[in-house]
Amino acid sequence: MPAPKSAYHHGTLRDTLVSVGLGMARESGSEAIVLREATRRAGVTARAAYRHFADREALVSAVAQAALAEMARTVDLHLTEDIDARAHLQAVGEGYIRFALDEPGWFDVAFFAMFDLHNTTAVAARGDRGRTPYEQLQDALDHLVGDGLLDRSRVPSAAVMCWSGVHGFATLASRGPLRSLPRDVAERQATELVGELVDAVSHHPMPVP
Amino acid sequence: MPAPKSAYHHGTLRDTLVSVGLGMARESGSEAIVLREATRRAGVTARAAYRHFADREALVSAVAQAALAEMARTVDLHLTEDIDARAHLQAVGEGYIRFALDEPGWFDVAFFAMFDLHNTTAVAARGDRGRTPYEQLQDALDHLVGDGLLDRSRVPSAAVMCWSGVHGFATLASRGPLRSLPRDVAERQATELVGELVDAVSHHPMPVP
DNA sequence: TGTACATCAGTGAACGCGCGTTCACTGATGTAC
DNA sequence: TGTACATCAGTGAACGCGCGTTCACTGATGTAC
Repeated sequence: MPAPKSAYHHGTLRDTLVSVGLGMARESGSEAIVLREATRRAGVTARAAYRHFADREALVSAVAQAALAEMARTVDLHLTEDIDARAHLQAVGEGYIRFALDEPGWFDVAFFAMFDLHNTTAVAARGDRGRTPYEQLQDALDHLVGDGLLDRSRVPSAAVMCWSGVHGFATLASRGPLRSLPRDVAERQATELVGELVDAVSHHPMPVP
Repeated sequence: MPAPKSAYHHGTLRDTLVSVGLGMARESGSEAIVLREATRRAGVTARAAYRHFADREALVSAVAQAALAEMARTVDLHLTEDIDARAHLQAVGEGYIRFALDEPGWFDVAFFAMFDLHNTTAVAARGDRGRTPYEQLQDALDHLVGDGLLDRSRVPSAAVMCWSGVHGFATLASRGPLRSLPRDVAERQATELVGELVDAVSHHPMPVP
């Protein structure tokens, strides 16, 4: 971000508060986002935050969108152009989990931005390719449909199944009861779990009548 | 609980605080457990709580164990003696989810008690048959092993997979982004998801070498 | 180019909040003899 | 059965905390003419 020219007319205060908020959330999740502390770190009065955010919740939600965008970038990292449909879905699932393991605090906040799935105005929650994580999952499922490995009518329930499996593992392993699994064990489990999900979802080219 | 004989020597204050805590958590989760308010509802001074709990966290954790015991009871409800191994696992998974849908607040607190999986002293977290939900899952997997549908060596990863899928769906659907799924849709999804998990786990009688 | 003025983006001090937690204390109970 | 006394389970008042949020205000900026 560009250096603020002066104390007054900071110019980028909104963005500064969001990235300071990301820093606070990174260590210990959404609860660590403290409005007063954020303004302190931005070198600004507490009152100034209210020029840009209605209240603390609005700040948290902006940080959540930024964290979700980080997640989308992590997922993008492992997507290549010429990937087959099953590997595509596998990569999305593993990316989701990898992000949760690498950035437990961000994963925690990002969850707050997942509540409005269909809010198309949430530009801030998108990765560099303009997709939210949920849309990245949809894309992978569409890819399966395109390749005849999944019936269109089964997409919604496939989405729920994949998201559930991956989100559950991410939750348990990032800051939950499984948080002290060694990293390599966690990754092996993740690969296996996602593989089973891909199988479960793509082994039914035709819906059961 | 028996009526307190007098203000002094309440007699059952610890239990009263836990069940008052369950009441507070029921509506909106663990954050709703407020020590002062709990003592107020118990008709007792705030200070009195410290006779029974080291601090607020200790109270929350006692409530969490009680909520986990409620969960175990819900799961027990759908277990019968002469059930086959796959139906057994299916019932445990569905019970877990049903509890989360029926009691989102309790499901939220109960999560705090899941952190010490191997704490055998946590008697308060057990259902009427003396099993915690995690042990109920283990029992179902052991049943599969006993019937030759799952290799013993795969039990740990099967446990992680089942728990992840079921916990993820429970999280998303109880208070998460999928919380407004109509109940019947949620239940159909749950049945399908658990079914896929049972398949994924029990289709491998022999481990891949 | 210079000035007037509306608008924008900050200031700085203060408040209420209800919480969790600590203090030294006292009333009720159970046991020993 | 009665009394002495240790122990247990409460009392009641107070504190500090740091937060989020509100007040009326002021310095900086950009635009019209």
